[in-house]
Order: sequence, then C-alpha cells, then structure tokens
Amino acid sequence: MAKELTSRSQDYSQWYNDLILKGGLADYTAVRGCMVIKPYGYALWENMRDVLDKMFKDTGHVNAYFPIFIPKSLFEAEEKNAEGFAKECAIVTHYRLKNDPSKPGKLMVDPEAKLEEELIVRPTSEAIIWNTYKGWIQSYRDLPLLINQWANVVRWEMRTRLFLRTAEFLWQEGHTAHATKEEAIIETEKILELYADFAENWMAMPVIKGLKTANERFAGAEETYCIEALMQDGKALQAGTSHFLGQNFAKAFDVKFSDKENKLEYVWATSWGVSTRLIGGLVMAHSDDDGLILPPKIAPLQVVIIPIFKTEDEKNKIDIKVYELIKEFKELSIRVKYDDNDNARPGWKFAQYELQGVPVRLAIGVRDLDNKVIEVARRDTKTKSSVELNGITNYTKKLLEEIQLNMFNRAKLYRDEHITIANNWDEFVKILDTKAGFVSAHWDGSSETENKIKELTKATIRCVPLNNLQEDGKCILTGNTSRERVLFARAY
RNA sequence: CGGGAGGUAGUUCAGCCCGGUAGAAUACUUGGUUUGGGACCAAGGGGUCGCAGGUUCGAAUCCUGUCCUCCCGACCA
Repeated sequence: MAKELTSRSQDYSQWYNDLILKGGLADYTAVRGCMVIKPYGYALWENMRDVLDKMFKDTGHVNAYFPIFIPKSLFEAEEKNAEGFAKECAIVTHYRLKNDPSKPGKLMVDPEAKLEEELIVRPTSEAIIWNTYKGWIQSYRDLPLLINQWANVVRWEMRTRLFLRTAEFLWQEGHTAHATKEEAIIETEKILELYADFAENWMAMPVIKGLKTANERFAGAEETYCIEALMQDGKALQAGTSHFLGQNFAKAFDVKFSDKENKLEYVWATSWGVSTRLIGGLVMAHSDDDGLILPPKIAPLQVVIIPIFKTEDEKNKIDIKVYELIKEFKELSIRVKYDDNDNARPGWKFAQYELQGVPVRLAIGVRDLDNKVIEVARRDTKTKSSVELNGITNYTKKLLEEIQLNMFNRAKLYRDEHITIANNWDEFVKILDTKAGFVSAHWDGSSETENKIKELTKATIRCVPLNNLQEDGKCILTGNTSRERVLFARAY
C-alpha cells in the first residue's frame, strides 16, 4: 500500500531511481536510454533554465538556434573534437520508409532513399555553429559574438542513468567568438563563475571550481574549466564545464577577421554548457529516504497548503482563510498550491508532497483557526511547529530563505568533511575504499600516472582547483616531484 | 558490447519447476462511513500473459528465435 522508498544505505542506484520516479520528475520510456521528463520535473528544469537564461542575458549573451543535424563532413572538420565524440554518435543514413513487401502492414527502410552524405545527430554543436560563424564574422566590429542555444543533444552511451546520462538530454550550450586570447579566457572564466553561482546560490549545491587535466579535457579544447559537486554516496559529479577552445575551431572552419590594422586573424573561441544532469545532481545532493528535497529558489512548488476538515461547513471556513493566504503568497511571488482535493486524505498528501520535495507544507484545520495558528512543516529538517496565523506569509518567506541556506550549509558541511588529504599510496587507496569523497593528493602531472591510478582505483582527477595552494610534495604513485595537490574521486 | 535479473491488470508483483477456467495487493468506478501522518466496508470494471514461430487435443507455463527494460562491468568528450 505505502509507496516504500528504497533506503539510501540499501542500494544507492535503486534509491536514486525511486526518488525520481516516485517524486514525479521523470519516467522510463520505450526508447533505449531515454527518459520522459514529466510535468513536475520539467517545471523544475524551466525554473533552472529561466534563472540561467537571465544570467546569460545579463552578461551580454543572446539566444539562437542551430540545426540538430550536422553533415558528416562538417562534423569531422575539427579532428580532435570529432574523434572524441565518434564512438557515441547517432547517424541518419536514410530519409524514407516504405511498405515491406514480405511483411504486410510493416515498414522497412527504403534502400533507394539513402542519403548521399550521412547526417550526425548533434552530440554537441561546435561544428555546425562554427561553420555558420564563418559567414557572420569578417571584422573586429563583429566581435565578440556571444551566443547561447537551448537544445537537445544525443550521445549514444553504452550505459544510461536517469538525468545523469541519458541518450538524449536537454542543455544549453554557449559558443562565443573573440578578437583576443585574453578576452576569450576571461569569458571562459566568467561563465565558470556564473555556473558556480547558480549551483551554489540557486541549487544549494556546493561546487569546486577547477581545471581539467589533459586526459579529461573536452575534445578540441585548449583548457577545460569545470565545477565539481559531491553526491551523498561519495562520488563526484561534473556539474558544468566551460571550455577555452583557442583557435582550434576557427582554424578548422576558417573563421578569420580583420583587426584594426586590417590584418587577418583567426578568432578565439569558448564553449560552455550545463544540462538536465544538474537535476540528477540536485536529487543526489539533497534527498533523503522520504523523498526529494528541492531548494526553495527553484522548486516548482514552494509551499503547499493542506486543509483538514470533517464537514463542508468546516471546509468553507478554512477556504476563506486560505484564499486570503494564497493572495498574500502570490503578492510575495511565492509559488503556492492549495490542495483541497477531497479524494486524498491529509496523511496521504503529507507523504506525497514529501516525495516531491516541496520545501514548506502548511496544514490548517478548524482547531487551528480557533487558536489563530497554522501547522508549518519544513521538508529539509522534517520538523513541524505551530505558528501564529497573523503574519504567516512573511514568516514563510523567511523560512524559505532559511531552508535554502540550510540546505546549502548542510551539503557544504558534508562536502568539506569528504575532502580528505592523502600523503601516500596506502592512505589514498584506503580513503577511496572506506570513506569516498574527494581525495586531495600530489600527482606528478603526467597522463601515464593519471591513467595508471584510474586503472588501479577507478578514481580520476576531478580537477585541479583554481587558486590552488602551491606546495612541494611527491606524487602518491610514482614519488616524482609535484607542485600542488589535485582532487581525485570516483565519479559519475 | 560482456555478465546478471526481468517483461502477466494503470502500478508493484504471484502463478511457470510439474501444460488444463487469468490471480493478489494497490490504483480506478459506485454507494456508505471517514478525514490532525499513506482510512474502512461493500459492490463493480479492467489483462490477445513483450513479439514471432514451434511442440501439444490444449501453452502465461515446454522449445527456438527476436525485441525491450533494469542492475553490474567496459565506455563516458
């Protein structure tokens, strides 16, 4: 009868899937590796999208839209980028079906409708965008070009997980062109700051800003900046990336501009993106065994009001008060729902909204009306209290802010407690196996060492933190000299 | 792509070994009692048992093929 949720400690994967399915965010579909984002999950994504979109626009970016199909010849123009994505591309080879003569009522691919050139379903849009930019950029006066697109992309992953790695996912990808290297790097870093700001202040998910090593770098980038978050099972999640692309794409697509001295130069590029994967991060960073816990600032519903009554007469009295409250909530721009559906009983509703992670629940009955109070339950701590009705909307507004802050502090405390220093190989292995989380350790800077460590422990270098403390040390694997520590972790 | 589990009512699953009327819980509909943490009683509707072949008088059950999903691994810019 009850919708039991798998406990976090039982099986983390099952717990995670349950949270998403029972919390009403998404559902499996008949399509391999894809998911349906349900209205509640999509409302969450819309809130996140709106905030990010405003942040992009406030920093001078504009939106545009480019095709989902990329001709193979364009796709392969930037060789490293193409090679990096080659193994996970969906490819359109035909454009027509026809009736299958051997199976009545069934269809088959029409062999006569083979495309002369295959189309790649975009796994990322650098190729089509830079091919377009070539026609848009002639002079330094055309720069910088600061464009973002909200789109879907397809990456044919072997193994998928709801939100974290689906065959198709929604994201935004920014693609900018600049006159100088310095300006492009500033843009890359500016976006990284923006992502970190969003993750921490809106999603209440603390992140570490850093640089990827050569191994983990985006294919075709000179430098990849990232934000890394920590999940409750001790695994790291790459939550967003911002790439300095140098002149790689400008050269591959021949995008040149005349500078003030009328000299032809290749432009400098950046690209950056965050995706619906952030929702997976949100789920794993905050939820508990009773369901989702969504941060108030982006929660589709911030407050739910549940009436408790026996008779129609009682219901009417409660209604009058609640309509007043709803009006006040709306004036405060608080997303509120009055669930007076008589089909479900209060206890069922309580459980349901906990599964959905609604930050604040208000329950009101005639008893409360008589005492001029209301029951306030907060999702993050699962505590309940009786609060005076007078001024309840302002009280709730402050409470939402407090919940937002509390969620961030709690996640940050957990994250900080799970950054462990390892000074030698034995410590390193022991921490990975017993404690998980980030391990801060010296590394000699070579790809060979990084690969070897990954082979031995499955841990990868998540990032070299920005503004990292410089200290001399010895690589935990090779003993070679090292100038700074890097963060290792097992990751999603 | 390798290993494992699975596909039967809207959902979660039992039945399958040992072939013989299609089951439970929950959800849904109706009526009644209820309502401060996932209510109760009664009645009712709902499934070509993933798909395609085969064996058989007879297949959810046995055999072959095939598709799909989930988990673990490999892969993951």
